[in-house]
Amino acid sequence: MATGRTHRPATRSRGIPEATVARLPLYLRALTALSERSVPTVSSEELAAAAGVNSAKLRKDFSYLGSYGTRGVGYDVEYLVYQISRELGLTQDWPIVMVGIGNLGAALANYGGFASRGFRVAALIDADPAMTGKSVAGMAVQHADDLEKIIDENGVSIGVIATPAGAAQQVCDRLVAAGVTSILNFAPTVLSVPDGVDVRKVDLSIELQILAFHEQRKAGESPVDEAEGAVGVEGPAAKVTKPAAAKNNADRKGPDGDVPAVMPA
Amino acid sequence: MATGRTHRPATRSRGIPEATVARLPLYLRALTALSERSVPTVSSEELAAAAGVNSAKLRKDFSYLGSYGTRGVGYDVEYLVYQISRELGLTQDWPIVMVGIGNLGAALANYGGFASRGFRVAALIDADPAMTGKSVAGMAVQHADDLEKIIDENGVSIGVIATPAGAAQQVCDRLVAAGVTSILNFAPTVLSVPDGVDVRKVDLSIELQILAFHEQRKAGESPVDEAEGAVGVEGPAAKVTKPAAAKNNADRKGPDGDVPAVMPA
DNA sequence: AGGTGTGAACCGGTTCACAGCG
DNA sequence: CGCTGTGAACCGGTTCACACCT
Repeated sequence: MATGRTHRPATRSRGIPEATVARLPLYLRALTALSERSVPTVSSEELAAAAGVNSAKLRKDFSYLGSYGTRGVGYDVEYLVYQISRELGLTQDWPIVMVGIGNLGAALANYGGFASRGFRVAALIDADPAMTGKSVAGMAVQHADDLEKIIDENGVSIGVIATPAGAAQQVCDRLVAAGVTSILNFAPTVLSVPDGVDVRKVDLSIELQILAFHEQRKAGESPVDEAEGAVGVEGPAAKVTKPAAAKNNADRKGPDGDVPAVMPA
Repeated sequence: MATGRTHRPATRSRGIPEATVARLPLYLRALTALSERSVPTVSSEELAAAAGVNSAKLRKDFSYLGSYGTRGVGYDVEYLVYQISRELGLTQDWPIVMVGIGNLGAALANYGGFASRGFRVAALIDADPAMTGKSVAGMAVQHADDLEKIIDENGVSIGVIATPAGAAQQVCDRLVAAGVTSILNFAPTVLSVPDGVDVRKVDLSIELQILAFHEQRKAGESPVDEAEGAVGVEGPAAKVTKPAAAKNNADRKGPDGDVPAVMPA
């Protein structure tokens, strides 16, 4: 998901599909809400609705964990909360370090979402000496020089990178060398890590770009026969000339009709 | 990805697979970097390495866009940058609104990643009167009462939600009613939207939980036969009793041996 | 020779539909 | 009878391997 050798390929840990793992937190959240409202049991249908998936998928997902439901009744909320928490490893608590305490880093540090569910921010780290000692989210920011020591002393195995893109790989290397084996990367870069280290990335602008793609398609859906033109692509005039090579024939096509407004040169 | 009917199901816009769309921004970023270094052409192998995917996948992805490469040579960097930008709809610029200017919202507003690539923050909106008028990232925060007007006047079709979970659905409904058809949701809730509206979510704590899952497995890989025990699951003692129903037999199993330390009652 | 473009095999994941149990 | 649990069909996406072009 981020680098050459990143997400466990064959190692598909004891049979639970990756896609299922990714949904467990969703179920857990929905179940926690039910638990707080003291709802004793839920059907796959109800829980699925709350989690935003369909019930068949949910039942299949749970079937990988075991047979935790009661036929004709549904699932015991408390019991499931515990089973999923355990499966996700949230019955223990995970000390994490955050590197890069800028706007985003500070916001993340202030975000309560961690602490609530098994995660504990063990340290905030920044390379800027001016930041050292400053208090963010009630913790003193520590200097990057001490990164290795901090990780070692706190037994940290999960790191969050919220540095500028340019510093990310370097920080990542140090984290890994110090023993971190899971990284959540907010910097807009592809991180390269050795086998056995997991990286997940969260990228703002990528998400927006994906939305823009679909948005663009929506705009050009009814107007002309089938997308193209009508939209707002307007006149990009001469922006890029052409593949350099490729003779002068009105050669290859994009899956639509032909290369659109471009190639005026 | 977020609600009952969210991500275009059959509508798979003019043939480009969703998985490919999700990677285009990655390629674009890598290409932009090459472009800045004035590299004229790249092979699929090189570009794939820079984007963190394998070359077969990259070539297949590009083949959906058209035949933009030159056999025996590679791809023209500038040309590809333009083609991908156009495909993603980044040749036009997208006004977006951000709702919820707390820690996270402010951090996002300050994040440069938008502006650079076709996105323009048209307005920052918050429900707290105390925030109204305050300057964040060089813009005055506007009050939520004006949400509809702002969206309408700016022709906004993409909204970012960074409110607390409790307010998210309500804000979402208003955005949709006002004409927004793409939403990037940072609040930890499942948003319910009508058909035709896209929602993508970014959830910090879900990502961490997924990492924790894998991390847990790593720990219990060599010790005991196969995971379980050894890890740090330690003694959750009597935390949850049992499925309520289910007789007294040491009934069903989890895919491992048996239900672990739980069910002591 | 070198690297793209792509049919075909493969694989993980989703959906279907129903057997099985409470 | 109701709802879970799951085999089997199905489908999107990835990987392979090679034909084809420059």
